[in-house]
Amino acid sequence: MSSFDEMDAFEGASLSSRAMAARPKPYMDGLNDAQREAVECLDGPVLMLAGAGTGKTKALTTRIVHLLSTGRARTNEILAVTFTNKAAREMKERVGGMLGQPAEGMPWLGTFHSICVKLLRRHAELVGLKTNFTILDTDDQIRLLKQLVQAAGVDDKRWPARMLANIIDDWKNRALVPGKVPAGDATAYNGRGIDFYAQYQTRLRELNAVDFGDLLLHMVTIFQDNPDLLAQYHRWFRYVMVDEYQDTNIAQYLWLRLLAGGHKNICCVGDDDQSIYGWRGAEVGNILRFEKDFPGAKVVRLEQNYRSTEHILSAASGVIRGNEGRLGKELWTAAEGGEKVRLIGHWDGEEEARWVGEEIDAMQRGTRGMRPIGLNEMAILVRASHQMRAFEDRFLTIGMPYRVIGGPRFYERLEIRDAMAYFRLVVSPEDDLAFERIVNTPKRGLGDKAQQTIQTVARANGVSLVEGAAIAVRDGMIKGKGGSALRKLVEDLARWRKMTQPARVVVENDEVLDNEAVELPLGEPDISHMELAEIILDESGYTTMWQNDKNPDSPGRLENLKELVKALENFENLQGFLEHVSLVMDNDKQDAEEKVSIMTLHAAKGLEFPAVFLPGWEDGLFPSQRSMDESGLKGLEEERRLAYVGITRAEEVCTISFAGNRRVFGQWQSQLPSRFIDELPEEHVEVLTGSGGYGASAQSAYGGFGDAADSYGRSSIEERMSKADGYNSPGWKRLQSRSSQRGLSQPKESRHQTIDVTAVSSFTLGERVFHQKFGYGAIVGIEGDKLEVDFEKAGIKKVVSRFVTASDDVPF
DNA sequence: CCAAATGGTATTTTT
DNA sequence: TACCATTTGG
Repeated sequence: MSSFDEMDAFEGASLSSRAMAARPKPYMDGLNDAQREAVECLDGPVLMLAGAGTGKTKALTTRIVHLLSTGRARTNEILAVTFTNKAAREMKERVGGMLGQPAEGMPWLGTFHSICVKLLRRHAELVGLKTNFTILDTDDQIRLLKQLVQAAGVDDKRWPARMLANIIDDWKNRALVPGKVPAGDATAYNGRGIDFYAQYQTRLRELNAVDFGDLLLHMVTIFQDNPDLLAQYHRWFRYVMVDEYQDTNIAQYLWLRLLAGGHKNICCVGDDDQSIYGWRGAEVGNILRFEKDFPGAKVVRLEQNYRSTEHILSAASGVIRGNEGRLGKELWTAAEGGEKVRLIGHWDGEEEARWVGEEIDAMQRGTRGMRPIGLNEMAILVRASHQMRAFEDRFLTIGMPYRVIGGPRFYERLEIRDAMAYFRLVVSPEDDLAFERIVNTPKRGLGDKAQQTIQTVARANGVSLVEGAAIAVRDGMIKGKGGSALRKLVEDLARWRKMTQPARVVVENDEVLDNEAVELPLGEPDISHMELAEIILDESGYTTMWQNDKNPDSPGRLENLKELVKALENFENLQGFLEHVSLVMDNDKQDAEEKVSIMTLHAAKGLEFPAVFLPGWEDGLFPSQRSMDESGLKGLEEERRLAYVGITRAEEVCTISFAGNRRVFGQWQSQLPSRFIDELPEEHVEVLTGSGGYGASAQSAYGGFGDAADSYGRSSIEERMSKADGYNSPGWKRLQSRSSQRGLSQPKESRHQTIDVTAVSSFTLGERVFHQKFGYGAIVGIEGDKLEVDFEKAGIKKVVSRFVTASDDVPF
């Protein structure tokens, strides 16, 4: 059908391409007009503005298939970039599925980082690296920085290495090499930031290592400095596609612009309304500027939503409308009816968790006037991970099965990183960071002094730490138990290393030769890399160390080690494994059990659930105070996008809730409903009056700080004002009487608050104070237990009073 | 070399 | 409050 248009467009083209274009395109079936437009628009810059749930992955994958089946490009000529491995995998699978053949042949479909590794391995020498460079993760990075900082005699208590790491990451995200850091940033890290950055980069080069940021930064540098090489890639990658464009940082943006610079065949997919990673360097500006960056760009909007009910979409739209400078997009759905967004207020966080538990149970059984919804189809999305605790506690006591998504990753665990350090050292003995990590793990009696000696010897001889250790042992510089343990370690490492290669090669005449004397070793190593891994962990004493450890979590660690060895199965050798572990290992092991998911709003991006709970919608928590303090309106808008993301995760039921009281840092605080609640369009919201028919709370139904109806119906500005009056305000009185009436899960005692008030009142306006992080400043405002302080260095900040101490120091 | 005490801190997280 | 990392003291 559509092939007629195609033929038209191709008139004058070669017979073969006309015939190609005229082939039926079953893969186009089921696309809506916008999607089809995005798929068919192959040449020149295209911005696909894809709202939540509008089928962007479908459009994107179909576009790839279209490129391939029209013969516009071959698989290796398409560069398709995603942020996560999960997204890359999904696209590979879908493209493969549509083509009806293995998608093996999409070598350049991957994450920014994995693609950059591939490229950088080819051109490493252009930035002074060897092709077998190692990739450091955040942990290594910080340890390295800490060494530099301490060596420079800087107090790493006051100036933590982690802070420096963040600063450097930030520069790398902005594609700034040490020489290009703007003068305005010179004060960073007590004025030594740039200096340490330069030192760090030098050290990385010495170690033949890169961090995550370098992967992109180096490639940008290489492309900028080598136009011929870049031109080669222009010819190679004829079509460029990017997913989640709103999440790109400046380095990624430059990288893309360089790569697409020739033909301009770049298709960026994204949604400015879902940009929630500004805090880690993402620039919404990239997507907002697209049409300027790529003049003549075609903009396609995907606005038909296939995920949520109309009420949910309208509620989400209502909230996001509060943001300025959007590209503009209105989601709609063909589906009618459905539940309104449900809103409920609770007395405190515990009651909120209890209510959600009951509600989940009711919904699961279908006693809420809706279809029964399985636990797998429900999710609780929180702003900050500490909010999960209340739910976990509650679910544990009522036996509600749940799973927490996100959290620490498998390969970030201590034992996994230790094990990998051993592997790294076996694969590349010059990996000093790995050596440092495991010299004394398990304990070998090699304390600071012994390690100093090794360092000195290695430096004096200009060799790696392993070799330095070997020399130190040989010369008897390390005595006693430590010395013999170190000798064993050095010998073991050499021995294990030999095992990675065939020890002996059988030559034609049946003569057995030592491998090292032979130029071309044939055949396989004598043992598999999995066996080798086990040998390493066993013989090093690492496994034993955990077996003897009586901590309750050590059995778990041993399990993880087993899992690690099992994971090796999928790789050809240790080297290949190590590469993947640093870039690719996501472990969302899916278990079959029906469970409610608990995760952060950030982790929920890209997911969808029939029923979604959004608890903790309280000002300060969500939107997060810190975000607003640090980034002002920009921060607030990002929080609002987070709200948008949260609501649009829901397909059928979306329940928003807040609590009037919550423990914050161990102190009870009264909370005000989130300002985002007031932004929900009333006609799409149903205010629940609680009364779940559950025991004690029945009479207090929607107890809490102001009835849900109250705080919603009335402008909660009023509520805020009464809060601002302090604890003697009518609002507080009402709260108190209510709490005595309830007796259940109220804030521990109002005395706590009283104490607080006293503490707060010990500060006076104009008083000079000291803050660990921000230094000295003067109080310019007092609000509850929060102080507004004008810091000499850091400017005006809102801080919690207990982080501040009175200071009688006189400036200078 | 280990356990206990101390102190500082307090989003969001992928690669 | 609760967690972490580091330091201290035995």
